[in-house]
Amino acid sequence: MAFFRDLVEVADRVTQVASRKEKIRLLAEFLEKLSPEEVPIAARFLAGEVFPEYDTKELGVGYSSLKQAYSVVRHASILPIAVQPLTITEVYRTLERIAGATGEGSKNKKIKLLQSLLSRMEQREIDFLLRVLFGEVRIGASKGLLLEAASKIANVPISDVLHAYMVLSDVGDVLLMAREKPSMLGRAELNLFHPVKPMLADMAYSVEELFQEHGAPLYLEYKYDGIRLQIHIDSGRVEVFSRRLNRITEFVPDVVEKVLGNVKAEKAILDGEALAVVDGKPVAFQDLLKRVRRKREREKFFRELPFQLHLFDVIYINGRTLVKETYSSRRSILQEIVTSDELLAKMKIVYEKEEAENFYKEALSENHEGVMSKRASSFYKPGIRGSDWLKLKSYDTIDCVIIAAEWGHGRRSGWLSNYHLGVLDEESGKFLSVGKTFKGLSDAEFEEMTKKLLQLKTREEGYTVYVKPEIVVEVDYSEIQRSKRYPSGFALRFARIRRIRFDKSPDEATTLGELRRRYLQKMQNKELDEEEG
DNA sequence: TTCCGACAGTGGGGTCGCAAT
DNA sequence: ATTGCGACCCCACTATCGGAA
Repeated sequence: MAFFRDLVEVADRVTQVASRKEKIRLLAEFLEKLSPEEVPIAARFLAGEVFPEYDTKELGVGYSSLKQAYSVVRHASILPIAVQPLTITEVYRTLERIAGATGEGSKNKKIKLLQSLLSRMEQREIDFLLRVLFGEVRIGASKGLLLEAASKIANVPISDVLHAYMVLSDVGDVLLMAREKPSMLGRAELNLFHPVKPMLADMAYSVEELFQEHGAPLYLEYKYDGIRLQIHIDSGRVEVFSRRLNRITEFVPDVVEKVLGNVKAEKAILDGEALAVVDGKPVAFQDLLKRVRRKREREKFFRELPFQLHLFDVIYINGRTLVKETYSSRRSILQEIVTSDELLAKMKIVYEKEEAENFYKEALSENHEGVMSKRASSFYKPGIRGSDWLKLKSYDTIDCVIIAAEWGHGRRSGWLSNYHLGVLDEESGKFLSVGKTFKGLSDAEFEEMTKKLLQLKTREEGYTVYVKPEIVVEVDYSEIQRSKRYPSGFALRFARIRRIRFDKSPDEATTLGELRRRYLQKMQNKELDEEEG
């Protein structure tokens, strides 16, 4: 039986050391000593999780509830003198009770339970638990290093551990298997209706890069701006899972119907993307979101925003796991079992740069995000982001003025790290915010930017420092969205700073009118009429 | 010896459901 | 009826360590 404070102790030590090997050693050493019941719980806590990733349990406790619970405990200045330290299991059981509270009065009940937990803890334990509940333990180790620790404990290659992670989809369960049945790690079989972590893609910035990385011919696919779906089929039963492994079958009846009608396979696990299409055109992502997880007026939204399905991979078929088959052979199998081409992601094998450019342009002209390039000889690597899959997306650039900045956290503390981006509203002569970004600057640039911004400071409220609008930054973004949050009426999606333009003055920045013009241009004729009307 | 792949950390906007107000 | 919170869709980018080249 281990105490929660032992876990905190090891987390602190892991934080202290910079070496990853040493972090792994410390984690393995600790997890080896725990009881089988404690192992998965401790492993998840260290990864900033409470429940398994495939689990539907929700804590329903976030920043606000934590703050509320913590403020009461902090002011309660009664130090527990002879209180028995909490065990790891006791902490977990209370968190389960917090997750279990629903309905009227549940919020207060959750906070009460949280208070009871915190009141039995030392400051160090409180700090750690809060970080677990935020999902940001910040010990310089997370799932990746925990899986390395599993490999060390079980004394098997990391590839066996990754195989088990694919099957189990949870670090806690993997660590338990490493402890109890290490020889099973490399041999476990995929289970239908237990979701697998989807394979992810790295960014690419040009067609040349795709050729350089993957070589000719390229296997290109359209990249759709929708939601990732993993579809499990077994004898007419279909279940659908999201990228984060949530079961969302009841939200996608149209997808289920398409699969039942067009996939010839007794058992299969398919990978694809769904997007909402109206009048033959994909709707903006923010509109597609309206029907994801919707309950109210469900039928209406499902009808008005019908999903189109584009399958691009198959990782299991009729008892055979295909992750160790090449992408090109998986794609062939997929094409054999899917009877309608409409259900496939559009794909083309190209040999020349120009063909690739044309395919990319074609995808963009149909209002899709861009293209994916997939290495033909590559295996399916669940949960791994690597260069086997590359995404090439389009983006635009504008010049914004920094109108405020927020103090950073963690390794960014002491720096102004998050910048409010403004564009000039010609009518009022004021700079209006179109969103924030914390991406694109190097440490040295944060340092310099912080100094410059503090010189321009007009006032400070909480974490936010307001400044005279003088510094211009070139900002890349992937889409202009309608916004209720910002008075400008627009927000940039995926905004990041390309470079700082100390050479430019604020009056050279992009105007709101220009932004509006770009937004309307992207909206095709039909939507444009609605906006004007 | 240098290079580069995988990880961890830092945070973005929008949307819904739900409990509290 | 409205508001605020929490969960979950979509993520991009830089620094770092340690094995690959």
